[in-house]
Amino acid sequence: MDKYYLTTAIAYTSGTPHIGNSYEIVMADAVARFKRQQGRAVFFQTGTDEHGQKIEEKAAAAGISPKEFVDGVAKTIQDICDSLNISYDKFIRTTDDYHEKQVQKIFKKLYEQGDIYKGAYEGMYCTPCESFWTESQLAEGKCPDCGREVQPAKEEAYFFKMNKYADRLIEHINTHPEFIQPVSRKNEMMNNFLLPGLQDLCVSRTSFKWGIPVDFDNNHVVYVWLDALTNYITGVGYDADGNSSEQYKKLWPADLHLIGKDIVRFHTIYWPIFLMALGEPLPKQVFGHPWLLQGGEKMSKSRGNVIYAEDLIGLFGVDAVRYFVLHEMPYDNDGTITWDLVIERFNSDLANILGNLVNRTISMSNKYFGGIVESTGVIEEVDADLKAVVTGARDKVAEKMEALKMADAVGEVLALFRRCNKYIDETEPWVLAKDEATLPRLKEVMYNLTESICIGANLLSSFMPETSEKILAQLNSEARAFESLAQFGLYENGTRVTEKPEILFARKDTAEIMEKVEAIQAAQRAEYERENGIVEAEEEAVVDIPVKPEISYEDFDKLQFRVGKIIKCEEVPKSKKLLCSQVKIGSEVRQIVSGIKQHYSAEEMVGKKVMVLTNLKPATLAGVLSEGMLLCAEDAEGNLALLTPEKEMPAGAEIC
RNA sequence: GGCGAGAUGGCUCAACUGGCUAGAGCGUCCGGUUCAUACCCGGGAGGUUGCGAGUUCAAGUCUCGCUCUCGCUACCA
Repeated sequence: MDKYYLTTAIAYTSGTPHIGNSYEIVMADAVARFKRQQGRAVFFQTGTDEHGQKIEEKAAAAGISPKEFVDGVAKTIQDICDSLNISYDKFIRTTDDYHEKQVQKIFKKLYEQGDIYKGAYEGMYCTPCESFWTESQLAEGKCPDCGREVQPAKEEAYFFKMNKYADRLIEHINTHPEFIQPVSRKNEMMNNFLLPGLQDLCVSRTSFKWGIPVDFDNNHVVYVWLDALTNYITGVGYDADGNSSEQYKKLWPADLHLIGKDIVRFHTIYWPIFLMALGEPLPKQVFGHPWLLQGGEKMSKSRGNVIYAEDLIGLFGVDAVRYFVLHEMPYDNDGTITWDLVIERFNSDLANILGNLVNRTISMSNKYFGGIVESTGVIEEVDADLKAVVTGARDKVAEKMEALKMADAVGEVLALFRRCNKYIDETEPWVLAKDEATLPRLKEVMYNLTESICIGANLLSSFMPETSEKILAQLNSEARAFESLAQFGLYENGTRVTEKPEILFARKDTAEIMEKVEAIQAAQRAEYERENGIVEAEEEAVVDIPVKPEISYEDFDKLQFRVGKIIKCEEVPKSKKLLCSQVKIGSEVRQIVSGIKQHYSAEEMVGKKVMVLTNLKPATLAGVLSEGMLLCAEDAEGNLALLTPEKEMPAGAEIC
């Protein structure tokens, strides 16, 4: 049997993922189920990424060991998977012992063959991002990725020779257009990283302990990405010593890595290069899916607008949630999720078109024929189109699935059900029921409907497995082989359908749902406030940042701050963030460049008296000389406010 | 600033290598129907496909310029 190995990214266990993260696993599950239905020997792996400094710190804050911490989160994540009815074959955790062992072996192997070498890393380190930055890369002395504080750090470290494999990778990408999907992502990788030339990647850390130790050099732990990415091979039995399992030999290379667009870089540059170094073939395809955004905004707990899978499932049920994320997600642009949209989709597609169709059909069978469904062969012209649509659906769905166009695929199934509703209108069963002479025709109509719904339910099984089963159960039928889904008339003659059809999707009242949503959001904000130690009485927000090491008075005394008056200010050309100010300090005028264009216009800067660090070493920014630094306060959102003296003070006054 | 993607009726999105009066769904309006979860079916209105040129027998689709949005990336004293 033709194998199909697909994976999702493994979830980082630093917190509970929201529905935006859950999209990926639902999509992967739909693909896995569909391939299985098509007869492929599917292996579907997902899991959790459990190492790193961030987790070490979160655990410390919670007063438990890192392992205890990740055990808890991994459990939550696995529960979410299960509640979404995810049919994974393997749930790997990077703290699993076989994984850790292999990562050590892989590291050693790469070191021994010279791809990894020992060097030293010096620079500023951002803990949450686990990234080193050079001074010049910093954003106002902060991490350019997340904007948080960085600490100076120097470590002995191991580096991977990326460039050694760059040409081969470029060649591979160029000759395999399907490798990176969608194409816009491929362009980004080529233009921003590969073509300008890769830098050697630091693949070890000494600044924290919660990682897989480098076994021949105990001060070091393996870089999280090298640790995480290799899950795709260790999970199926890869062995760096050449004793890989039969399963590995059968499954690798993976057919599809399904990941978020934010980590395309790791999967299409670092990962292939690691594999090349190991002498293993590259995965066939990496698909960087877009995000699901809450009404165009990012989800955040403080706004109380995070939508969790759990809440959605509670309100609408698993399959409705699955349907929604699959239906609403476009191919390469970000999708939108709002409560209104979910309710609308639920009512119109699931309750009205699908649920009601099943319900009315079964009701009629019971009403007219005591639930017995029978083909009488009294065919009419209108039947042909129904049958054509129904039997043609399978291949249409398959085609869309092949291209990973989830929304279109699920749309094809819905189109089948729409066609059934139309068929009822065309044949008017209630009219046929009035005349004894047309009863055979009525039987045929009911049979056609039942059979159509059966095929539709079969095609639905990848997307909405529970609903698919429920429908088939109500029709007293069973799942069919994929091959026969393009064939009409396999519903067994004389079958009795259920007497009392259960409502599949009860219509939701918008006001009622929104009331519950309000409650959920209020609870979320309350939880956020509790977690962040915000007292209810305190209206004002506060900002907490990592505390820097204590300094001596002498250290402080080295700095000189003075009041400066901005007498002229203009935008720095070719720059998004920079303003260039002429600042009067005493009788001197200095030129200072600041990254505050997004917060202050050049005009409003003029005339302000501001706090200036005057003895900072001059530097050139975007080609413009800057002799000092304007001091600003920054809130959690990154908004800046210049510091000005609280009473009128002359330009040049010392701040001490 | 560099690179890339996108801009289509009120909303969410389609339209393969340029080819018939630019399509769906939702919403809206009108009509039909009653088996069913106030549901279903049909029909109408609604788009100079961001703006301006050009190539072509033919352009949403190709070329150039402009505006705006987004992504990646650089700069961020």
